[in-house]
Amino acid sequence: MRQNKRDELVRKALDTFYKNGFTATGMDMLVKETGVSKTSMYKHFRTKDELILAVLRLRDERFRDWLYRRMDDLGGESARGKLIALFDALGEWFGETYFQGCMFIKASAEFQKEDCPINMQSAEHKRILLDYFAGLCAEAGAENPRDLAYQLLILKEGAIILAAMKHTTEPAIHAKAAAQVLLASALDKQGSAPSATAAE
Amino acid sequence: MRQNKRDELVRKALDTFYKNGFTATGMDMLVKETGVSKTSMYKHFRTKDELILAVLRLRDERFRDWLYRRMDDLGGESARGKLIALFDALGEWFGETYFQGCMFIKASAEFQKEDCPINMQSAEHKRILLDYFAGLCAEAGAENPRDLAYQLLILKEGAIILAAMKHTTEPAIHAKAAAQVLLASALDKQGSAPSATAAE
DNA sequence: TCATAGGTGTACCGATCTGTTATCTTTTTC
DNA sequence: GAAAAAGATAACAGATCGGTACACCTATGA
Repeated sequence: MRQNKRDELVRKALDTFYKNGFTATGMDMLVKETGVSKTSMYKHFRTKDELILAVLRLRDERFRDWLYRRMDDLGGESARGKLIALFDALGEWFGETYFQGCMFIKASAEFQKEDCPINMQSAEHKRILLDYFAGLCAEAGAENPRDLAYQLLILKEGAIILAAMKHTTEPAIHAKAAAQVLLASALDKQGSAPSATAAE
Repeated sequence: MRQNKRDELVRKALDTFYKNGFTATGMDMLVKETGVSKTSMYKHFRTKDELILAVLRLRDERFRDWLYRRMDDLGGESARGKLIALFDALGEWFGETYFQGCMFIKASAEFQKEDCPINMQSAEHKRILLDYFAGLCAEAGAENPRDLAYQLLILKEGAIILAAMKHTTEPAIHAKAAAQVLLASALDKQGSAPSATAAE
């Protein structure tokens, strides 16, 4: 039981920050919601910002673990299938009862200064995703894997924004349709019109 | 000088909220930054939330005025050209010295509850844009104008997110390239039917 | 000239903010 | 079983939160 209290704090703080926002959540509220005393909090983290950074690290770990697994499970063997499955996974996420948008977008919206560590860590999360997508795009045979990956990342972020704002899963479907067109255009090099009726 | 003080307050509050965030900006800070006394503020707006709603109304008006004009100016006569010009306009916006992301995304991130008026007004802004894009898509001859418009809206939102997070104009270029592919697929019908909706 | 409406300045309310401190209790470790 | 580490409790500091109360100023129009 050495580091457990610290981890428990971070886990529970994640939920509260997610639900309530970062600025709007005070340390006293965290005491109530997590059951961890303020003394302990400030023993593990010198400031609220440091706690937020730890929360974001946990969220990054959890989210990418989940996303990569869902892309593998839903996408079959091919890299292209996995990239399409990204949007099926998003649809699942959007449909969750307590879906609350992307924590990194929210963090970046509240701490937007370029040199702010919280914003930098949020940007880093997106950069890691971009690299991952780019790897799959290369595996799928794209000529410019990073450009294609960037387009897919844009679709993902845009879908998340609209899903969180309108509380609907619809954006996942539209983003998926767009992704199919982009992938067909980038990968099916044969002059003919891209067919998006490919089953998967 | 009848309503000027009220409008002046809203104009200046817009800048402060934009720079500082909504929750993190206190009424006392607004007194300092706007030069309007707190008494006057609470004479015009009963609560801080009402002031925020007024700020969002002004922002919606300003942003759409600007965007529609830039799409017209940069896009030429055709509806398709205007839709492409959307992303050139975004590039200009991203390149502004004090670009700070989309105010509605930030508002929605801080006030995310579905029934919160601030979130509802942010969603409404996006809905109006969607309608506008759909009109242009129909004019351009799309078979399913709303689906195509939704895809373009997703590209726009995703590009804004990444531009604000990474402080670069690059997303505008990638989003534009993607939009060109989507428009070509939907409008240049030669052979197979364009993909619009992915049924599941 | 005078009432009125919009504006300012300032002090104040109770609550909450981040962060600290001192004291007491529990748990771990040797 | 005792030292040491970790945690709980609670009060506190100084600032700020959203919002109110009250006295005063100033321009307008009848």
